[in-house]
Amino acid sequence: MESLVLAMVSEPSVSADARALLGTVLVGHGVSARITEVEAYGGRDDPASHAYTRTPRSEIMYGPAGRLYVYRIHGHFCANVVTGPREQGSAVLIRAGEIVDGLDLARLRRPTAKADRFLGRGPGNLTRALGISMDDLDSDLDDGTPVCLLRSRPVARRSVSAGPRVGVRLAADVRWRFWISDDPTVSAYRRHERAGASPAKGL
DNA sequence: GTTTAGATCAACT
DNA sequence: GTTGATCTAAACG
Repeated sequence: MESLVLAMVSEPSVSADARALLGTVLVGHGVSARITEVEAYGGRDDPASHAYTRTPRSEIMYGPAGRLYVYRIHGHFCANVVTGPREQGSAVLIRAGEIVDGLDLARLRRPTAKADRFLGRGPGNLTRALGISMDDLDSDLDDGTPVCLLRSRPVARRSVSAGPRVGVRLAADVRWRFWISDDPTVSAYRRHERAGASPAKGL
């Protein structure tokens, strides 16, 4: 029966995948950023995820890992890395990064940033610095030319902090935001205005 | 029914 | 002044 399968589906490998992304380098249109802050989204079981309702748009997150999911918010874009396992719809939002290459280009794209550490601070800012837009949706991050992900040594677990996700209304208490401790490029925590006492069941 | 564009406003710099 | 897994409404199919 299908319901039986659904009940057995694995859980939070997303959080492990999210941690693993810390320290890796995301390249976008001539600018490289070392990822310093991420958020895990559990997909079909996570009310805060866009994949919570499976539609043609969220279908990409149910596909193979290593693809880019981009969505638009407040006139900005946010970049997500699709993670496994398949049929889970999980993805990791890239919230912040330290620009390690293409600094001049990044500064050009983000003229309002007062200092370099603000260039990729915040999901919308990071995508702007990397020139990522809806055109990059569904990019293959393993061999993709415009946008791709470089392998790197994982960050030591003791230098990673965890906390509630930023700005989400539903499941606001799930601590699936991970960042490199004391890194100046990590964005500030802001709880959603209407983030009520969500049950956060089973997550 | 789903997806996109535009906008609000509290928390941040 | 800047930012954003929000919100609503218009534009799809």
